[in-house]
Amino acid sequence: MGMDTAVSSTGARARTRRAILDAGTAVLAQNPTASLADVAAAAGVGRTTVHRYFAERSDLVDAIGMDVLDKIGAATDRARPDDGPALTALERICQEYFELGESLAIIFDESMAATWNWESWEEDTEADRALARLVDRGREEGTLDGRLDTDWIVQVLWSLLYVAWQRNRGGDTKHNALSLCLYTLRKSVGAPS
Amino acid sequence: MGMDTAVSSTGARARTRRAILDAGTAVLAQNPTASLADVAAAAGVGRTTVHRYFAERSDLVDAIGMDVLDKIGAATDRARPDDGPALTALERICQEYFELGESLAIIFDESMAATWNWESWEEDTEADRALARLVDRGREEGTLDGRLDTDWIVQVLWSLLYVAWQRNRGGDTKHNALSLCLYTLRKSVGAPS
DNA sequence: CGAAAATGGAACAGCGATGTTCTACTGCCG
DNA sequence: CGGCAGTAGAACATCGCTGTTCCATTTTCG
Repeated sequence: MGMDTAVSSTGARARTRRAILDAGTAVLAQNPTASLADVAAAAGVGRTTVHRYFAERSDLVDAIGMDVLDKIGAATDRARPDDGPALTALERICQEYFELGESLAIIFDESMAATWNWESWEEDTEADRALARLVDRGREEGTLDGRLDTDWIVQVLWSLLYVAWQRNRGGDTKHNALSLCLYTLRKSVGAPS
Repeated sequence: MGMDTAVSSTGARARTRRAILDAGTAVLAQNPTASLADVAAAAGVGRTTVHRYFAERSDLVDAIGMDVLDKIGAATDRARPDDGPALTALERICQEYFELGESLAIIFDESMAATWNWESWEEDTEADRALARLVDRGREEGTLDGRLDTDWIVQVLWSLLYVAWQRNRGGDTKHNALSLCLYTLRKSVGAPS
């Protein structure tokens, strides 16, 4: 009835859409000002096909944003933020987020957020709330540093992830980068000893 | 003799140049793809005047880059990186860098570095070397965490500065943001207790 | 004051990205 | 086999930014 905007009939549409979305994420993560022709080339489709799926550039950017938010949501769920000691749960979240790879750059990049028309962008996701809840819990438990407020801890987590991912790009091992990230996270936001 | 590219005759040229450079830093820090018209408006000069000082966009971007590097160099000197315990010196550096404000975003932003033609950009500045020297010293002294390599510590410093500056923008007190930054820096890169 | 320096603004051409339309090709499924 | 969904690619108009030129005006300074 025209309501099937999410799932398409043949499945070919869905596959192409995913290819464009993934290519778009990869390309725009490296260069937020890349042209749609670049995205099309990376996705292995024609430039007009991109426009067939996303009328305007902003539509593509918004869709990528939503897609990344979905991935973050799924990653957050996998990390079981409400299980066990808060610091341990935070480490699990860190590991899961680290696996998101290129998507991290999308979230972190400001020049992307600048061109974001999207309505429900400023408002918190369920994942945001879960993370905030987790940090709050940790501060009350005493496993996280009470001298640091919740926002700060969340920001530090993201920035450490970003730095670790850059290091990964720079040729270092994934395992190595993640280890440094987790170790530093524990030290910086964990309760002082 | 045409060699006076640095200092100009009247001093009016120097003032205008500074205005454009400062405005350019502020504007491009917030939006790396801002037009030269935006920069001109922010500087309070005509668009053609900008082109009179910087023939191409890349010339302006390069000049801003050099300017920021100069500021970082001066800030590093003020922090006396070779005096006293390494951790204390690193805190002084953190304070000085924090004062650089908008310029931090310029350094941190990748989409800026992408459009950077500039020759001597990859190679280390004297400030970079001084900072690396300081961190090395700290790791040998035992005041910095030997389990973290020098590069990582430097990266963490920059990312904490970036997060703190964002927080400052977000309405928080400078003092508050800097305190959090320094406290977190000590905890994260200081020697484990 | 008066000349030189510096500026603002209009006007223009060029360029690359965007978004649209149309045509022809491919592969899939009934 | 024949129709149909999906696609590529060419062609086109448009738009905003860039870089340049020219001229009138203002500022600076001797």
